[in-house]
Amino acid sequence: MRGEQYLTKPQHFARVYGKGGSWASRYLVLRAFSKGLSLSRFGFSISRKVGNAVVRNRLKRWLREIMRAAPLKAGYDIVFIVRPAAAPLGYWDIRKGAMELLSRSRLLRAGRQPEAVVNVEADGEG
RNA sequence: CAAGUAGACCGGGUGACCGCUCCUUCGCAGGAGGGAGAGGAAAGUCCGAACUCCACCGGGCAGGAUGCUGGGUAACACCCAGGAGGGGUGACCCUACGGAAAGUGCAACAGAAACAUACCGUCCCGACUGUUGUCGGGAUAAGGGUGAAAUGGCGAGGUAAGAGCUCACCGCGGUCCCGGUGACGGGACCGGCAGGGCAAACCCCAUCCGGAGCAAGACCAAAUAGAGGGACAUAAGGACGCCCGGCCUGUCCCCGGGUUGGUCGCAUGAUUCUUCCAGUAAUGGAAGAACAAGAUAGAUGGUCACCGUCCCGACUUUGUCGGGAUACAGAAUUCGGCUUACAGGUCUGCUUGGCUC
RNA sequence: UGGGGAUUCGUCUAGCGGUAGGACAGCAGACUCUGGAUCUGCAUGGCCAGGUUCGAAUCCUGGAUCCCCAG
Repeated sequence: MRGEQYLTKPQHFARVYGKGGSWASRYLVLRAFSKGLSLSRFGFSISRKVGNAVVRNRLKRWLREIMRAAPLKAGYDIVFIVRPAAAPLGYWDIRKGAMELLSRSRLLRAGRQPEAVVNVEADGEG
């Protein structure tokens, strides 16, 4: 994931929050907005209430890894907001929650079912 | 063996695949190969510095910091060694540890009194009374009681009763001598107790301190609109505040407009390791070797396999199998410290107690 | 990066070395046929750890949490 794939400016986040859709679970909130370009951009919003610097940085790395591996449709600005309840979870719980939100928002590419997402072992061995 | 005490250290390991950041080699380019990639606290931001800017220099006030002595250091509120006081059977530990015979203040309640004071008492004399006291005058600080604290302690002499009133020992103060760089220690003589606590109350004394901070600051590129308004030439400003002297300068405030890109600063440094020398030590010196993260919303992540440590359960023990756990915590200009957090573990010195030889 | 402030009962607050007070809320009683209102009484507290002092919410040191300001 390269630098141009990050959402950096506050205006970018404001546009996603203002115009995009919203899907939420107990641990994560997904905001997404189609801007019609070929490149997708990602942002991760993790409050200081979630935990200390180690916890927040780890969650951000996990989400970045999940986004790298996920079969996403192109051309979206996607923002993940982490809720404080997600702090004690492990990588696979976060991945399961994130993929569930992505499938609910229909951001995954056609031909892949949510069951395929849960079946992560096949992905790792390939 | 158990308990304790002081110090030093580790902070899971190996391999494979997919990713991230930087450096480097090759290539016109897409890209390919190679190398490096979090800590003992990176943390809190509590001190001290380096570095950079604020044209500049000096003096005073205010303010702040430190506070036994000697040493180390670029510097420090840090470190080492020592002294004194306190705690512990001991190894050892703790200490904001200058000044209360400069001044101002504070001490609730209790108590007679918390600065000069006699409540209960003790003793002497006189009067009245009549054998027990009352009243008046005086002496006294030994005893009681209050309190956190009561005007040196204890013993003997002494006395009407007492009292450093006198004496011995201890404490305190002073002078001299000796040892030590010094804090201080030891000894002799003298004084004869002269009120005590609090300075993390104000304060006094000694020493030190200009301010801001890498978003410091320098450069490149791009973009835009300064004939804007106000204050002041006996002025204003000169980077916390006030005053003074020199020196410098068209200076300050308000309103409006542009940029939110890149490069440097920025990784060779009070650096790290080894050996030797000086020093009780902190530390310093010399020689040799090494180069060891550098992001910019912020790189160190994911998966798999095997092993290590600890805990739990099952099986008949050595052991095997299954499950779980593996801390605190993430570099952001850089160093020296301090403080705080930390699963589990290793090593060394010493002390006390028990057992055995 | 630099600076400032706060923490006292369940909640909001006062007290600047000497028994921690008030309001609302809570509980009990009185009043009432019952409830409300009113009256009386009760219980409940110093963010944490050390230190100075005879004595600390107050003074000092270290830490924790929260809030605010400037660039």
